[in-house]
Amino acid sequence: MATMTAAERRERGREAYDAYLAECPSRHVLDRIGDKWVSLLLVALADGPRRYAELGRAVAGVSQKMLTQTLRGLERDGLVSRTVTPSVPARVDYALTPVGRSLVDLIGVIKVWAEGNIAAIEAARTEYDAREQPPA
Amino acid sequence: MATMTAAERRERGREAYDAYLAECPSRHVLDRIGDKWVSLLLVALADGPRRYAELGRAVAGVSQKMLTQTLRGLERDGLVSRTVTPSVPARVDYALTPVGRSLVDLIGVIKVWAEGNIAAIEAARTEYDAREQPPA
DNA sequence: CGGGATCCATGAAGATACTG
DNA sequence: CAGTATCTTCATGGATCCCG
Repeated sequence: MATMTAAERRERGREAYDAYLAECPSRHVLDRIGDKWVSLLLVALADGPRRYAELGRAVAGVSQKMLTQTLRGLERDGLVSRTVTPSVPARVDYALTPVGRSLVDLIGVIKVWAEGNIAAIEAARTEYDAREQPPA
Repeated sequence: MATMTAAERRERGREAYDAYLAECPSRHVLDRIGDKWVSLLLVALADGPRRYAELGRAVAGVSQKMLTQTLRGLERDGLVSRTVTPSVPARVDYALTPVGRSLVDLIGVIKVWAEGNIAAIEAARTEYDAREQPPA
């Protein structure tokens, strides 16, 4: 059993950790905005309500599946609202909710930080790569 | 060829998109902080320098591979510094760089937003789930 | 102690086809 | 128009073994 101790300990740690993470608000938010399409969709909605197909074109490159899936997730979290107008060709509009709009603001803050520090980051990256792999 | 148009258009869009994303500073930052271990490691380092094994224990649940990999990425981006002390049992200390510290601050901002809005989000989520799946 | 290298399972993203 | 359902592919994380 002694040889299992290390693995066991890690698993114990992971369990406790998962539980901890599950109730960590930051985690949820981080997971959301870390999603490739969430931020893009959110800023696409920043200008105003958009229809399903409009979002598909605005984000260009997203598959129907991911578009729907992401939208559903955002709707579930109360970040966007979904309004169905049962006309002949059904019409569905998506819009930011107040909370969603405030999240867009937060993304704006992140964007500002990113633009202010990207130069330093890329410089560090270039230097790092140059140091580790001098010749061919 | 007419039947390929849709797929082609999407692929064209995706190519242009990837190029666009590649030079979008926000994307890099979002990808970084979206990483499960990055934020955890960063806050673990907020209190001061830590050794490799200390970080492993502090974050509890991370595998050696991810710990090393994440640390390397952060080092490459100039967010953490790596100091090797070639004593008998080698000693390696990791610490936040100024840029890294400022990123921790940004994470702090995100945390504040998260804690301020998690209630609304969870409420929306509960309501959504209740609406879509009333009985069993 | 602090990793590097390798193999493998899993889950997410994408393409495709079909429906109300 | 606005999805849903299914299949396949592929990247990511994790476990393990080994080395300086």
